[in-house]
Amino acid sequence: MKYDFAAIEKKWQDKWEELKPYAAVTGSDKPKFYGLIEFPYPSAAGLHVGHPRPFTAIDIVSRKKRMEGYNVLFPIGYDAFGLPTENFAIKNHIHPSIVTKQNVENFTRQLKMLGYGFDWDRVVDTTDPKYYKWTQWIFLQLFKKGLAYKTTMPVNWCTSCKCVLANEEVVEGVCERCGAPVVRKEKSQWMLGITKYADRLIDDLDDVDFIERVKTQQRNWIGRSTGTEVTFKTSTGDDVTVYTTRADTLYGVSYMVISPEHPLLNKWKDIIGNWDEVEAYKEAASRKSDFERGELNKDKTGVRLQGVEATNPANGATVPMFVSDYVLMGYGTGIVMGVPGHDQRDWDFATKFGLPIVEVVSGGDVTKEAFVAKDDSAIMVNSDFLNGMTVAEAIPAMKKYAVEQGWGKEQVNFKLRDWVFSRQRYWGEPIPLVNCPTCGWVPVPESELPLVLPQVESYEPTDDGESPLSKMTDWVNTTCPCCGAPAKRETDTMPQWAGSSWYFLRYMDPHNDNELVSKEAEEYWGPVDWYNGGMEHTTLHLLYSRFWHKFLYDIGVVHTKEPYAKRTSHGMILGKNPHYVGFAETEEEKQALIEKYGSQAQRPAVKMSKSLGNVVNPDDVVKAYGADTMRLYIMFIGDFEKTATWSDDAVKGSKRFLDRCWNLMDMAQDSFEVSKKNEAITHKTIKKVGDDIEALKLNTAIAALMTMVNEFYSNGVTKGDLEYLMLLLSPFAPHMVEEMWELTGFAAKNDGKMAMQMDWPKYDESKTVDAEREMAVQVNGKLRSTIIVAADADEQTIIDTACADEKIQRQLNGMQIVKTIVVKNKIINLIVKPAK
RNA sequence: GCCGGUGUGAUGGAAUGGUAGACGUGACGGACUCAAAAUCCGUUGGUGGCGACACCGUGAGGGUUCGAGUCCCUCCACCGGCACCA
Repeated sequence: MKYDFAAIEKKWQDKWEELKPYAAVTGSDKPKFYGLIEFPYPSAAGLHVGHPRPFTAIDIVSRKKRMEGYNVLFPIGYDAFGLPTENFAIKNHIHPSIVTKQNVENFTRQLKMLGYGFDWDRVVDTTDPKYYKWTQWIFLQLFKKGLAYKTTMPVNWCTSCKCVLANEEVVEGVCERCGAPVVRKEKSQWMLGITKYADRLIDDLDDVDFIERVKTQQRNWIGRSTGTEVTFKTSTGDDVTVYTTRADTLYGVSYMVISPEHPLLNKWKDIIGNWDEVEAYKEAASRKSDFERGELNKDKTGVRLQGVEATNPANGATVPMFVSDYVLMGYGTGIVMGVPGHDQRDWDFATKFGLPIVEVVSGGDVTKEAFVAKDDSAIMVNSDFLNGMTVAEAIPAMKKYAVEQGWGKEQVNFKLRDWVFSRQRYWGEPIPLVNCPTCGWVPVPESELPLVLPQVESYEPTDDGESPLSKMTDWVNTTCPCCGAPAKRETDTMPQWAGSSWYFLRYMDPHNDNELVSKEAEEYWGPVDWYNGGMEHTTLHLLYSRFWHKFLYDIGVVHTKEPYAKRTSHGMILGKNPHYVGFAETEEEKQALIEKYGSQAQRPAVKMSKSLGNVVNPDDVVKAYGADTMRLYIMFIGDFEKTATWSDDAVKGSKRFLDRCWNLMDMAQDSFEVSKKNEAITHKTIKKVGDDIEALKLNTAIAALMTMVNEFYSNGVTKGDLEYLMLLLSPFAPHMVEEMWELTGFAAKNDGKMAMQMDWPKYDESKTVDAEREMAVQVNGKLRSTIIVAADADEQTIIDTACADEKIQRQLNGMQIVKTIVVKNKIINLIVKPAK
């Protein structure tokens, strides 16, 4: 009988649609398991082959959990607001909501095609007013607690399109679309106070099971550092405070620098002797794009403030003050102390402006470059009472002294900035606030949520950088919910990150019109037990959603501090690079490729893209080989965490394996007993596959199943042996297994239960070991022979057997054994030296 | 520059400090076939040897160990992220 995957997959998908074996039951007595994948952005291009990698992996985990008796929640939804849809809509003159609807339908078809065990009754869509009602509700709670505030801040402004760009749209300092330079422009923006949660976002990482890479990246992104704030007196009458992590270098300060945006500069307008020059510098700095200011311009520039001097509180020395754009207004206090001896940036600046360079930590040559000690055991010099101390001792000593003297205090700083939450775009959740001339910003009453995104004729960005909604005067003009006077709605919308910051909560109770999630559902399902997603979301989505969840915890909506108990990450799927030099036949071709594509030509694999023609469409794969093959291959492709390259050839291997499984039915003896010959491999495989699924090592789990099948081919097989193969394979290739389960009579035998409804098989540790073991025998660490010994042989028997081996005899000739090392079931090492 | 990761046959990739290359592609040989495909059975790291075997081999160089792909040190290359964060 032939394995007709197309018919079989259709048959079982229809059956699942009808029977709903994947429905999650809130409040069941079974232990719960909540497996989560990052919900996709429904693009016009459809599912990419990258999507099935995490989806299949967590599907497999979820299926195994179900068989182990868990009540499983494995949901799916769509993160459908966002720029690509909006741009597609503008270009093709179709309303974004229609584009979204079409894309969601296509994604749904593709996901069902792949046989995922999603609970399709719990689908969420961030663009559904019933959903974003609660996104808006959360925003209002943030607003009420003072965590959402409006402030003027610099945004990316395209000088040619005359519009605000998201950071993602700025590529190397120029506009992604038109290539014109992008500059900073001051605009009023809604912000969320994520920095208030910075400490908790770092500290609570200790309590969750995230892969270490993710934790490190989050910690680095938040960037907590503990240092000292030191206050200097200045000749202007104002004191200035600097932040430093190197209080030990205070005796090495030879100048001060203030950021061009610092408000004190304007205050000092009349004091600064060369104000014209300073003002021109400020002006120039504001005109610079981020790119010029950061990437290109590592050259230090600046202007000395005539008539402004600061006094070093540590030694009373008077030092000049400069304005320079290498000091950022957004970090620390916007003013730094210049220690050119021990900070390379300060050294560059001091060298350029001819400022003194004082050595206060010994070990380098500060006339050549700044000495930044790798460890903190270097010794202090030229530093009064710190002399002779190590850096490690000097930092706290100086800090303590500064605090005692009243001009210093300990200070913790973060790199993390507050979250810029508004977008001047159409396709997002409207921000539910009204601006009243008398009452200020007033929330739309919760009873009026959702504040529905109005239908507009034109959703193109405006010339003045205002949201497209601002042109909808009917919608914009409203009355103040507070005093009833005429007022205007906020016309900015929320960023795409809003809807995705809490979607996992909605899955728990997706049809609830009265609450975001019911207490009962949240307490039953929360937290997410296992969340898998891409590394690219580690610093944005993951951090934002942890922040929102902590806020919801604080206001009593959820019962756990952290949303996700466990986080894993998958690698990207790349395509073959058609321009790779390795594919060139001749030397000339190679040279031509390198000339044309540069370093791109050196990479065998690159991201899939239409222009390279290396995109693989899951539809085509499923059509040619079936969904089970697709699922199996994408798991077998390699280490789940690493990037992998798609290979059309290798897909065949997975198909061949499924064929081999299928064909076993023809050769199976008609007995429901496990054959003695296959007992060891069966127990070994149950163990290996189970362990590997838990560790997400699905490639080796599949390899183990292949080994099992290979043994079945050489040992012969019974239906009883097949039962275990089917159960183990069921999470990977659910369609084919159900068909086999039925054909081999196991369905009938088990009251019509499907394989996926059976218990996950258990193994007997004692049966996973063969009666006899092969052991390697080394002489002086070099492999010389292998021996066969009984699994329960004692050490002496093993040594005797090894020494009796013919090849070992030859090695031992004329030698005496001085030491033996025996590692049970693995290896024996005989250490010998020439006999006297 | 900083942080994180990777480097293993022709190739994708396996290896709790314990027989390097599991499993899969590809290639080669055989069976079946008029033939091909499919399928099944073998072989497949390199060098030398008819052979038994011997030597070499996990980016480079050192080290620790009875034993290192794995641990430590110093480099090199590539990938990802951040980048004047005081």
